[in-house]
Amino acid sequence: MADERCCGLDKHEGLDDIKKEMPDDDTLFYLADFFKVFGDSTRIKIVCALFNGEMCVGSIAELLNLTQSSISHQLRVLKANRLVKARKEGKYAFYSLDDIHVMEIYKMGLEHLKEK
Amino acid sequence: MADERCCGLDKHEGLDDIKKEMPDDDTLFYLADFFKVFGDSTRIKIVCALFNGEMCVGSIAELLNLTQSSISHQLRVLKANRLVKARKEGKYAFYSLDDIHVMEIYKMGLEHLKEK
DNA sequence: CCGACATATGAATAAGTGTTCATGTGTAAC
DNA sequence: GTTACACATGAACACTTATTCATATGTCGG
Repeated sequence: MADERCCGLDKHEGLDDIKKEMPDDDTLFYLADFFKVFGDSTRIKIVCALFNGEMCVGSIAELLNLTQSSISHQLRVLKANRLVKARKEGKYAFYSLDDIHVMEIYKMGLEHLKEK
Repeated sequence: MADERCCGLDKHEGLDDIKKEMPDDDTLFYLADFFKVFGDSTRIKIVCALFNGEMCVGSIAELLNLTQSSISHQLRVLKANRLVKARKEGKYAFYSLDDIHVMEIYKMGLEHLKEK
């Protein structure tokens, strides 16, 4: 497990200082959970599709060529993490993006991919 | 599977148009893979720790109170996705962040969490 | 050369996750 | 009421993944 001191030469003496500047464990845990939502191609596709505005479940399924059940399950995850919001209209459920950051994060991810 | 038409009323007639504007499947697949890297608390912690500058493996392990093996495995993933880069100095390996987007994406994730 | 140290890596195990299938809930049309 | 439709949901299964343990590689000091 963690050594008492590494790299000799006091090179990393200030570990405690660094630790103090870091967010607490819970925050980083939730942050990882938040990014995990982006880490699935089906969910990313849904997010991408909703860039054009709200859409109902069936349309998303048709657009992405996936089953309604699969889309519904993933929309649940997206909603739980407040990436999308739902609006009910009769028997339809229209979903749309719920956060500005979502688009920004998405775009930055794409930029990262392009740079190479 | 996907119905021929949903939501009646031509409400989502332009599915093909939406599809044309979306990145191709491969891109979205890689994008999801990229975000998946952020979706682990150990890796997020490593990224967070490296905000203060380069660090060797042992120090990271000590800082995060995790095993050297675990850190090394995750650094491999981070490096493969070009989130960090490595610099060898004798028997030490110093890692540092490799992309500006990484910090931006990280910060936006935190902002999203705060807004609630 | 040899032992101590820093790091990398392969195999194995346990935990987490996405899709499918079947079914439940609720709404609209007849 | 009954049928058809849109969506939600639970269970099961296959698949992925993170950690641990053991070990390999490589460097430095003596």
